[in-house]
Amino acid sequence: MAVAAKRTKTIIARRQDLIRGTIQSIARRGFANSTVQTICDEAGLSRGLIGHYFKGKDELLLEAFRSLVTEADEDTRRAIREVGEDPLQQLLAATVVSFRRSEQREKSTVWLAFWGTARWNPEMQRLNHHLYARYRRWVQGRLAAAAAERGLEIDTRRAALTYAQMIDGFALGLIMDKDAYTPQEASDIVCGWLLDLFGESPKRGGKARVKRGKDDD
Amino acid sequence: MAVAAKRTKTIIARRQDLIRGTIQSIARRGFANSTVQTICDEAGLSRGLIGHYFKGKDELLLEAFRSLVTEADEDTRRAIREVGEDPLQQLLAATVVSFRRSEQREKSTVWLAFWGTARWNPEMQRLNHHLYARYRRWVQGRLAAAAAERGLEIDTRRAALTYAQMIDGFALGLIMDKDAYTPQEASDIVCGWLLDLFGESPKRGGKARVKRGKDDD
Amino acid sequence: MAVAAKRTKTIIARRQDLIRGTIQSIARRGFANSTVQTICDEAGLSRGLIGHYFKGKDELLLEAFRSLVTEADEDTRRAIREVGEDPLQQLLAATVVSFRRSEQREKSTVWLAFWGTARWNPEMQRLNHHLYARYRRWVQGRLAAAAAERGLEIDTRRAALTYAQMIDGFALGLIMDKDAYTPQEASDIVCGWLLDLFGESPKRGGKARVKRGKDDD
Amino acid sequence: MAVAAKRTKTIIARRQDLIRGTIQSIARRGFANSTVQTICDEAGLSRGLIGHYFKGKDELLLEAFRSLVTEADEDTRRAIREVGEDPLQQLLAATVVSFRRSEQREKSTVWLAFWGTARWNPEMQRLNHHLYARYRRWVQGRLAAAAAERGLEIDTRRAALTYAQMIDGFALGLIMDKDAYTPQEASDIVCGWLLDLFGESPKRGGKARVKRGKDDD
DNA sequence: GATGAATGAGGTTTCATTCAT
DNA sequence: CATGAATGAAACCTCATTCAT
Repeated sequence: MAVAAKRTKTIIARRQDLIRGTIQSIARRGFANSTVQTICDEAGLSRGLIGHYFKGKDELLLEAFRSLVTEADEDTRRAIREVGEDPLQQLLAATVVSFRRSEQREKSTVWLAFWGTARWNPEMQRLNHHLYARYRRWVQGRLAAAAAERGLEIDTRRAALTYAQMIDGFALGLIMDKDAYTPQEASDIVCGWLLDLFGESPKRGGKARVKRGKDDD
Repeated sequence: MAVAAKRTKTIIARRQDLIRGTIQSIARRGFANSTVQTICDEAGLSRGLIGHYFKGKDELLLEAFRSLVTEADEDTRRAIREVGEDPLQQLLAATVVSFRRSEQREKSTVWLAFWGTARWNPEMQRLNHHLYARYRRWVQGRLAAAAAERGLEIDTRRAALTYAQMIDGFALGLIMDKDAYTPQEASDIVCGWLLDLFGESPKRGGKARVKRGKDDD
Repeated sequence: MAVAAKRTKTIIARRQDLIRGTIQSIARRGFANSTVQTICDEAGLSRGLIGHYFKGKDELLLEAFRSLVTEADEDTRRAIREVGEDPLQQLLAATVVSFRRSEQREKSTVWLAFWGTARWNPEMQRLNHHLYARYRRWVQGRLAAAAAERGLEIDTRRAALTYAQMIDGFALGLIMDKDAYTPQEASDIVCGWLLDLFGESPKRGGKARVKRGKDDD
Repeated sequence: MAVAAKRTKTIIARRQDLIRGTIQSIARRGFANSTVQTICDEAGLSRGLIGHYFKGKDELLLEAFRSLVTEADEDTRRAIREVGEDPLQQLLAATVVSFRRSEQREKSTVWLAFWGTARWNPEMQRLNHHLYARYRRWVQGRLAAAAAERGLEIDTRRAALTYAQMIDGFALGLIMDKDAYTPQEASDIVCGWLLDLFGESPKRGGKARVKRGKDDD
């Protein structure tokens, strides 16, 4: 391998090390207690090195957030590709992979830490808006396709919002309190909601049914 | 008594001023850029005064979070009391008041900022767990009561989780992107979900219906 | 004295302390080795205090330079006032006071240190230009007045430049090498030059005279 | 021999490159903002290379100063040689070449930057003292010779000091403010002073003359 | 009680130097 | 020999806290 190529590889690798270090440091100590020192410690590098690979701490933080976000995006895309073309299957797969991510509790926590700061960080906000817009568009599209296949009429905007915010709401709850419910439970509920939406649920999870033997006799 | 009362009141008032200042400062500058100076500026007090009313900045932050949390709690209780004893009406009122809170965008943002740090702050975490546990218990109880009234059988744990996380998910979405949907929309969706759960919804909002003229005729 | 006035006085005093500390630190260690720490040490204050009184180190350095420059200006004005209205006497007094300043070797050295950086510091440059322009104008005016009194015709621009640069040249020489000549010598030479210019010198210092007994007899 | 010679030459050439880079970097950014990086950039070399050719940054700075100083010395010697043996002609040539150097404004500025630090750098100071002592001795010798040729009696110490400090004073003025006067003007004044000293000036530049029509009638 | 001056710890960043490739 | 990655010291600055007035 050419020297230049090798060097480039090292640069990328070191940047990755620092990004990983950032996420790990935040995971362990929180956002406020993560200093350049703790980040470099986690990355196994010396303090001054950050300047070689990033313009400063702020850029590194942004890149760490970007890394988190794009990793999630890619995970989801991969999971979707694997289940083929059926829109409902794709939505179910996206749901499952979302909560599989919640099992990596540390990363999720860091995600929330970033979200807590994004409001005052234009770059982060832009990045987040961009990805969420695309995500919601995709969800809405899949819902529309699934409905069309079944000859159903759905308020897809409403359903897409509900879906996306349910996912986030359950993820948020898992971050804030790991003992309130499990990722599996959350996954089941959302998948149940999806199936129910299209009238395909065998067990109508979240829906009420009339108690047997009370009014029916 | 007069003097002592006045002093006591002043102390309480000053503490409130500082708490308000904290929230305002975080709302304007973010968590990371809120210093004792900016907080005292917002509160209209001098820098050194913080030591008279709180043990330190950390305690003040915790109290500010507590204030946010208990204010929300009290708002909700008041709203519930106002609609009387009907469990479904209470849940609907709680929903409405939740999203009315989202309209105060600044406070919500601060809330998220606190959540982003709560994971590494045992006190905050304890406070949050306590309130959420009570909240979910209450939701579950109301759902159970509403179901019982109607002779319906519901998985109340599942429904309570869904309800609580939907609320949070929609609130989170409003904080992260004020243009994706309105609080009103979110409120409608969740209220619709509640009504649908009990089979009372006239317009079946998020639910699919079979398209007219396709299978029918 | 009112509290506010007292405080203002303290502020001014502390700023002066820091300015003095800056000059002293540069005098002892040079420009490059003067840090905020050494400056505050010389001023007898703690490191962080600089932020209370100046926007940063750069501002403090500029103010120290300004202090040096205006002090020199005021010294000269005072000396001039004391000798009355005669233009030649004023120029002689200005000369004497200039070299009296050179006796404070430390300050002069610091002056040169600042000059060595002024080229890349727009503020310092502006300040310096302003004062020098005024200074040269004043010299030229006094020379013109002295010439007019005596009915002499002088190229005042040329004479003013010569005077001003001689002063600076001798001052510079004293800074660079304290053993080459004394301030007194320099003072005598420049005063001699002035007197000679107006034909008033009893002993014609720097001027050649024909050796006795060579051409005369 | 070929290889060794080539290497030696390369080393010398590289050292020269670095010295030139140092002067250029200081000229562009000032002393305080010249780092090993900026110097090597200007020299077209990589950062780490400095250690191969100099013991460290300090040595390089010293060598750059030495280069400036010896270059000036050699320029002057060459100019003197070219005008032959007449002492006054030599002094005039030295004067002219001094102000020709002032036309290279960047180098002069760097010179002053070094002077601003020399006080705290024993090596620089020694170097400077040595050269100035020799320079003043030479000036004094030429003045004495010129006076002897003409049968004039001169205080040569005084005249040599005046000459040397006038040169420096005018050079300093040109560095500090390029618009106050031109190198040509300065050169004329000093040459005029020299000629006048030996009673050879056709136009008695800086000297006063009695106005016509006042005492003459 | 109220103020803001004072302190000094600790954060980010820059930089001269070393060293493996 | 040349490169630039790596190191860690040290600089500047910010900030929570203390304390004299």
